[in-house]
Amino acid sequence: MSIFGPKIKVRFAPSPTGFLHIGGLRTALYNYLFAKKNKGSFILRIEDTDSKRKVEGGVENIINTLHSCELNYDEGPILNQKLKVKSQKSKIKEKGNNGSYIQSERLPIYKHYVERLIEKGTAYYCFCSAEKLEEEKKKQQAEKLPTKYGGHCIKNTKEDAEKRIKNGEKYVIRLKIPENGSTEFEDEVYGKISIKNEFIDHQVLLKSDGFPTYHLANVVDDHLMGVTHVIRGEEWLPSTPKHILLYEALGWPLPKFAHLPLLLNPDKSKLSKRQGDVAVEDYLKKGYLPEALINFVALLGWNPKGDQEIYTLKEFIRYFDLKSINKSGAVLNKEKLDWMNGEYIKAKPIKELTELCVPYLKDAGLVTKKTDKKLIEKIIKIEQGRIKTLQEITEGVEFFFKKPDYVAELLIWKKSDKKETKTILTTLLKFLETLPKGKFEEEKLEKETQRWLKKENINTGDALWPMRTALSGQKASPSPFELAWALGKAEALQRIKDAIKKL
RNA sequence: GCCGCUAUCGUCUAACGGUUAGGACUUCAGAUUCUCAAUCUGGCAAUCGGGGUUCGAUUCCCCGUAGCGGUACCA
Repeated sequence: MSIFGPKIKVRFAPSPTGFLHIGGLRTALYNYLFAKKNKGSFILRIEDTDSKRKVEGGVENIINTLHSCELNYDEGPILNQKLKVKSQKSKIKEKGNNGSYIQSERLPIYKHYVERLIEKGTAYYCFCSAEKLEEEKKKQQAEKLPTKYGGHCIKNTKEDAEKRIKNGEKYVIRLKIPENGSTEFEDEVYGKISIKNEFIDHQVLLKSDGFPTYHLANVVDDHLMGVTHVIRGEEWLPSTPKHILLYEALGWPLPKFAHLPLLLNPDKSKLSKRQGDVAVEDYLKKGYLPEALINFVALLGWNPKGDQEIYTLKEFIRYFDLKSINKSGAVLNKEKLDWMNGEYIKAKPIKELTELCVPYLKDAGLVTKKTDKKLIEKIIKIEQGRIKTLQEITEGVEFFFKKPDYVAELLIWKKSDKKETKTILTTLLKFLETLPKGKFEEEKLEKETQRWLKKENINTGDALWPMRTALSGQKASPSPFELAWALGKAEALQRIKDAIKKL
């Protein structure tokens, strides 16, 4: 602790029950932004206290995806690339001084604190069966009462409980909740939240399999790891009073809480896998740029004010403010993401964009190692303003690599006819043949050709439509000059010759 | 059922209690043009309802309505 108070520390604490999804990305981002803004630190903690729901490779996916999006954390599990060991666990190392950042590896710690609560009398053993609890709940619902555990096992003496445990009876440990009064806190986003204690359930802290529940593990770790601000999804808002009671029972100071509005499906329900794509990895695979994804997700539920739409991560850090986060959920607007991704693609330097696109072209079988690098770069330059995702680079570029099949009708402009087209294309070919290779660059070529058309008194449409379709074989395509430039003089002239034969 | 949260164009959002309620995406029209895309110009489109408070409510308060979240030995 310094004279400026404790260092700001936040955490992103996902459970590895699948792949990192777009909502998790935003939570991670806001945590990251808040940490950077305040010169604090950002930690990653894996909350895998439900062994049933653990997904193989989930931890790696989270780490890799965060890394792809450049949301680097200061503490947390890291992948040990050098150790090529089969088991996931041994591939993961720690970065930071708090022991493991994976909760399943911290079990003794939770056990220690839950025992302390038992000693203090703020937690108790519970032996009630699932059936009994179910029955109780039904009864409460029928009577329009809040559903919660009735606290039957509170009256068990410690000695009695220990005897039953020795006899092998299954048990859980629950938190005692005060019967009266209410629990209140000031949320950084939602403001004052107050819940009457009579509505708070006696939360299970330790499950019968010896694992802690989220509530226990979360509170213990946040405290032990020095977390000052808990920034998490709004779905946690209703259980925050339980956490506060837990902090109090353990005699620990409270962190600040900031709950984030939910990300929603188009039907306004909580974002889920069932409705469209939510895995960040899938977006990345389709060719959404990490910067675009970050930009998009940052503006869902928060806004730096003003009319700007495109921001760098640095700008986001500069402008970020927990207090200006919205309170209502946000539906993902896919069209806007596409537009934004297109903007990022347009802003990319060609060399860089080419490198990003080549894997997609290879996957589609359009290019190989032997393909001319220059040709690929030219194609990328032409397509840059047209594609919304990297994946789209594979659409409608086949003709660059393969001679098109012509149909005579395609070659004729709407205001022209077959005979005229043939004549014009033939004279155009002669003209192009006379042009030196150096003039075969899109802008120069356009200038020269336009000048020639004027001189010959030929309508641009009469000449350029056939020229373009001869080069591409497509109704819709980039301009004839771009195409000729990309294909090169020899190939371009050959295609025009082939086209003339069809007329 | 119970508890909680929320409410501005279709969507994301802006608006010290005073604005012709602004911007972006989408969409439509026009310009440009050999086609597509891009670009430029313009248009359509919103304060959930009812009460207060106030000279004046999108903004503050209450009620209603709707939506969502929670209600697990899931997180």
